[in-house]
Amino acid sequence: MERTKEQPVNKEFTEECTKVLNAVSDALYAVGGKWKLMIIIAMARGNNRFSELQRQVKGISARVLSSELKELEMNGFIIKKVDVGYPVTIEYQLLPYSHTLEKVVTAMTEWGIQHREKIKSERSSKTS
Amino acid sequence: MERTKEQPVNKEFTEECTKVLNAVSDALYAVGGKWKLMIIIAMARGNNRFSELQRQVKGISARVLSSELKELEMNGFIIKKVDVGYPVTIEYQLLPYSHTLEKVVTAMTEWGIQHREKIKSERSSKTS
DNA sequence: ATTACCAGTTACCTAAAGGTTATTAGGCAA
DNA sequence: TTGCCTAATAACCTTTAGGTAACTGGTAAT
Repeated sequence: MERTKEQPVNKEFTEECTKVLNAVSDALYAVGGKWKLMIIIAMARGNNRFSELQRQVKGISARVLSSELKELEMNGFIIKKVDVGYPVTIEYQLLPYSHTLEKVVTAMTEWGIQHREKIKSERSSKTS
Repeated sequence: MERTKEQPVNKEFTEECTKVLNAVSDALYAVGGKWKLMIIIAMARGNNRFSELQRQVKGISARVLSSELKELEMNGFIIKKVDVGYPVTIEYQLLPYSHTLEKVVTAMTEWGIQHREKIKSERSSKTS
């Protein structure tokens, strides 16, 4: 008897799929991980000092915050401004490139809120 | 001499910030990581079999694909359909809930494409 | 003098993610 | 009969992300 064939996915679909997959993969590479987006979100809302960020971004440690800020700087999302006045103050500022992430942040925020609602209503309707 | 004060970020801003941060954090928890979104993207384009997914989602191993599919099933993004005909075929299908991720996927795709362009043009204009 | 704030750095450690290879079991094709 | 396909699973190992805690060196407040 003949084997059922996988109906082959057509070529254009496969190519479009690969394109989307590569793009998302690139995005995850640049701003994936637990903290990068969160730091950018906090900075967009006026948290520009190291200690402010540590307070606002719950759960992040100094070590991780420090290394994430360095990466974000290297990748052109933020700059570090050292004001050599008295006393020395250090501020991180978003560069315009960070704002290109706005749609991503909005979409994830909306989805996250909606998702939490869903989880909550599932839990409350459970009979266990 | 007096210390320069951090200008305190106002309360509403801080609260809105926390809300966004929590939402994004929830979203990252559910569909963060290297593979979950990618699998959903590939499935949305007609890749419903294990081996199709392995081919389409470049770089994923059988072990990881298998465990990600299980998690996606547990979290209500997909279902596993076992067709006990001859031969047995196994298909994964997206559940409607997966489609709520559409905006997130679109936003990330657009950003990823744009980001790759940026990186490319930066590399080509480098004098090193 | 002691304590605390700021902006980190360093060393060490754990947990999670992910990779590699081998194996399973049913059936097919050469 | 040997080998391949599908859809995995198991054992094992490596890598990376992230956490913990201690410390620095300057300033400022009590």
